[in-house]
Amino acid sequence: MAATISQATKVLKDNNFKITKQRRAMLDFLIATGTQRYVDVTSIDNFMRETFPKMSHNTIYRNISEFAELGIVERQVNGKHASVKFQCDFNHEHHHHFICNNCGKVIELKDCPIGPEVTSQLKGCMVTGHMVQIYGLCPECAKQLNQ
Amino acid sequence: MAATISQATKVLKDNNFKITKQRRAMLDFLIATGTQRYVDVTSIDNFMRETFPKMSHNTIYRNISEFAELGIVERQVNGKHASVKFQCDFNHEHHHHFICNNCGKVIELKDCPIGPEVTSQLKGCMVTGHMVQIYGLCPECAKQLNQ
DNA sequence: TTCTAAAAAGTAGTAATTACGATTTAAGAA
DNA sequence: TTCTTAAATCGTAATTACTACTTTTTAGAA
Repeated sequence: MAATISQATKVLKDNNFKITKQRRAMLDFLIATGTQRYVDVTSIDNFMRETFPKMSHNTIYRNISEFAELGIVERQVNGKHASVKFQCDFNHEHHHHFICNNCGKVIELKDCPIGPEVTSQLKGCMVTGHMVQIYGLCPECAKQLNQ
Repeated sequence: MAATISQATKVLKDNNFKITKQRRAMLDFLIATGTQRYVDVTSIDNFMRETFPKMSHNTIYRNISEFAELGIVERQVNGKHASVKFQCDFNHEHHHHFICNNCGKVIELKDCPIGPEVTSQLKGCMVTGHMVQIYGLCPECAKQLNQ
């Protein structure tokens, strides 16, 4: 826990961003709630404005965007709700997620299923990236909802 | 072309939806522009209101939703823009897409890369679905941008 | 041609997000 | 520690995408 917040503030400092109390509170919130699941942006907005009633939306959304640019959080759009998740690793290792439809928990996939056997179908195309997500129920929710 | 519009209107009729001139115009637009690429919802809204200046947003968005429910169009959220694409096939066969980052062209993948060898990584999870998208440059754009 | 349920128009409202000038503050230098 | 200044935040308002609701129109059946 201490490691992750110092890791995140280091990224900010290294890129000449200032460590404000608002940013620190946002990181605390994201680490507490968003290391293992996606948190939607509006609930970050709500939380921050409870903590700092005078905080403007602008600041919150700007910080989220900056965190995303720096790789501190990962963005996602699910249906029509934008959400972010604190980065599990700051190395930006290529990986994909399983996402629980019930509780939002995220599990990383070990292997990436997109290899040459897939991209070779695309004759003449220049493949630059891909996205994979698997949905379902995590073990806890599966157990709970099936009994 | 004629086949696709009659196919779409048949779906509407079979489900007791009326063929209004607004819906027909929307289908025309979608077939003209959206059979091979995703078109964002706001540009459908803009187009429709140029064609029918009195048309209300409500009607446009409702029709898009109904078309999506009926499988006439396929929805997607890309970054922060909602978009739809006229269905290539009305059989709802499971498939994924390659999407060109330059022109937006869509190419269907023949094979789905998500099989048991992937989902078996997720011990205890109940897998209910997945999404796969591959990004890059289509053959035309790749050629054009590399010379 | 008439009838009626469904669709569209018209008007307004809401939620999420962004814009921008004024003010405050973090953090390095003196 | 105080000063300085660029960066960040505040405060207010605007914008964008989308939805609600009531009235009017219309497609399609009888």
